[in-house]
Amino acid sequence: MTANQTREVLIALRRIIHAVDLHSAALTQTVGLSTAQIFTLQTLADAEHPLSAGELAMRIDLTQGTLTAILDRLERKSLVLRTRGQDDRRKVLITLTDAGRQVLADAPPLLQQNFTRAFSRLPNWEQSQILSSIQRIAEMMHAPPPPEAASLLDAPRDRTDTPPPLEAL
Amino acid sequence: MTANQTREVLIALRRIIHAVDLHSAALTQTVGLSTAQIFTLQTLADAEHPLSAGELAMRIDLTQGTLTAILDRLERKSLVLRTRGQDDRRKVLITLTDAGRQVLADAPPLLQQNFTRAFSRLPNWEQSQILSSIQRIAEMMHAPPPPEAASLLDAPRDRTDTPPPLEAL
DNA sequence: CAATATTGTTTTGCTATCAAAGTAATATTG
DNA sequence: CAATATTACTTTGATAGCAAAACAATATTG
Repeated sequence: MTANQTREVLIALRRIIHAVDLHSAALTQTVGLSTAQIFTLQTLADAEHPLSAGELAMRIDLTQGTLTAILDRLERKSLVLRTRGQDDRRKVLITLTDAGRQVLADAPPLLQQNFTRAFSRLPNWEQSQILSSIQRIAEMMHAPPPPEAASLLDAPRDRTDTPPPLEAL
Repeated sequence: MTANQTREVLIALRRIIHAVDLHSAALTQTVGLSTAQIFTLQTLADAEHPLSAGELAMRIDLTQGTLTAILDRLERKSLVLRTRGQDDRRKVLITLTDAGRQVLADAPPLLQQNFTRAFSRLPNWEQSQILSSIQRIAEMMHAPPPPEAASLLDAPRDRTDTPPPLEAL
């Protein structure tokens, strides 16, 4: 039964990823900027200090190679500026241009309005539960490689516990 | 606070998507097949009857154009066969080759073992809760365009309800 | 039955992603 | 201080994904 659940998780994830992609494509059509590009601008705007390319990549969870391409496009549109670091000239500091700030101010939400609306209507406890669930998934995926061994002794049993006391929520 | 939660959802989703991408890249390295390709093979294997390209695309939640490229690669590796439909020659029927079936039998799981292991160790109620949360997200994203109007009257209030009775779980 | 519409797939042009290799600048060490 | 290692970024070559246009075959209709 557990294997089945995992498969269902995968399917749900694929549907979500698909939806996010669709929205990104739609944004590209209407705004001329993709989700990744807007997210990049937003992260720059929120930063307390100018970010280097590598720092930025880490914050938005992308490899540097991927970010380079995104910056290329943002720079081509003059929304972002690349400057070599003064102290360390290997670094490339990224700053928002005024145009970038402007575009960002007008940018639509990064998740479909469908979702944003529906989600915002949920009672708070439910929002929290959903958020905590996907954060859980994210953690489990990024989890450190298993502490080796110990794999046979505590093999996954098909536990059928009862829910925890309410305090756990 | 709600807007904030939405942003956190987005961030968690991006981390998950990133992890899935990384795993797909790893699969490509080790097995020579990406997640999308394996998932395609699996869907073919599970089907009760030969699928047309369009039918397949729908089942794996992709556009036809995207699927065409995936099929190109699978066909190049002789894992899959394209045949024109006999009754309706517009259709392209996809069938697994023996090699395809073989490869599929040896294929590793489509989500990182980290995740699969961690998830399978969770108590059942927790697995269900997580699954239901992401299915919820998927639904909200695919939800039909809003029934128009009514947008000001039932604007999203920042409700602070208490959790529901346990029966709701 | 010929013109038009619909349906099914592929093609094209773009963005996003990754890994790995390449380049340039800084840091370390013998 | 010169050789080597490390760090920061870009380039390259794949795959995946979309929309829109092209193409090909079937269905409909006047």
